[in-house]
Amino acid sequence: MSRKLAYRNLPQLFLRAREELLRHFRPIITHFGLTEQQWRILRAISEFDQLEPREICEICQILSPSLTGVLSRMEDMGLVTRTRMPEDQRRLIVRMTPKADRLVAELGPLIVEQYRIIEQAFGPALIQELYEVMDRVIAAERGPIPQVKLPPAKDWSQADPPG
Amino acid sequence: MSRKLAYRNLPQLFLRAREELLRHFRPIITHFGLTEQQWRILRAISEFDQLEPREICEICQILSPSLTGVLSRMEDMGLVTRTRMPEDQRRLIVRMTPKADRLVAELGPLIVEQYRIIEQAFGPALIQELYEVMDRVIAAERGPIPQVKLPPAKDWSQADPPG
DNA sequence: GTTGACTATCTAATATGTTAGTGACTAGAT
DNA sequence: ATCTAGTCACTAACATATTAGATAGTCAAC
Repeated sequence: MSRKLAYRNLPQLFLRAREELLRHFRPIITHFGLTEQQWRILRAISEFDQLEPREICEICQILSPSLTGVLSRMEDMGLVTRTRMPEDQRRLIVRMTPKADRLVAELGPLIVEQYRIIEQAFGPALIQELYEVMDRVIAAERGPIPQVKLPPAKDWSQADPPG
Repeated sequence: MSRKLAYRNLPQLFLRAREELLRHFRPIITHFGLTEQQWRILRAISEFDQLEPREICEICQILSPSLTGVLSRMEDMGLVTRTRMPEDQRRLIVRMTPKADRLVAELGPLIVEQYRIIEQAFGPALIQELYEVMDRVIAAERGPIPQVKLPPAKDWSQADPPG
């Protein structure tokens, strides 16, 4: 018999809310042959003009190993260039190509317009309120959050031996 | 030259907020050898006692093709069983094994406790406010949201031919 | 000038996300 | 009985997520 857990699920709530919004943007992005992540990256670069991979990771919430592949594919598509920095050979500069500039010039306004439509549907007041709460959630300075003490490790991932 | 897009990014905000929270739960989940999705599924089943795959998809925000693999692995781990329904041979019933019950009995309370800690750190008032806004975002009944008109398709995914 | 701690990126292996399509099955209309 | 539309789970192919570790470069201390 499994007992119910008496708690709500905020991360899940965020996941659903995000999906509910993205649902209306995805058709635009895929129409141009981009993935969500590729658009996130183009948008970030177009805002900051040029970025290093670790900055893109931070801004776009993409882990470094994922980003490597995404950027590589975008380079193949002729959307970005990767240039190694002369003064620090470890680092890269990622820039958009003119072609990507044209893409953003076409795609961006559609996103803005769709955003406006959604805002009307949800009600501008709710959206405004949402921004305020979310900003406080993200930006609030708070001390390190303690972690619950974990019991000694036990391996649950192995199937019970038969018999 | 790329121009900045004058708009904020709500989906991104949700993504960050979710990550900010999940960061504190992930260690607990992985300590027991589970992935996030596996825990989401166990939690859902333990709440509803038994579920069909399409219900799990809905509740856990997992697409059907992903779920197939996840459930298959969980079956190998001895955490769930899949039984075909006699009256409708297309459908399945997914149940937790006793082993999974024991796992949830150990893991669940830790999640609850960690949640309490986080709530204290963020401030219960903020969390409360957040729930209210999020509920309104997700649950609000609103008509179909119109979709912006897309320009004729053009393939941006191919690299410019050299020369 | 070597060593050692650190950093940025990448590779490898596995799990999941996404889209399109398949095959078994059900139920309703003919 | 047959036909058809629709449903459910699955497969295939590719993109991304996640973890661990490898590689190469920087920099300060010695």
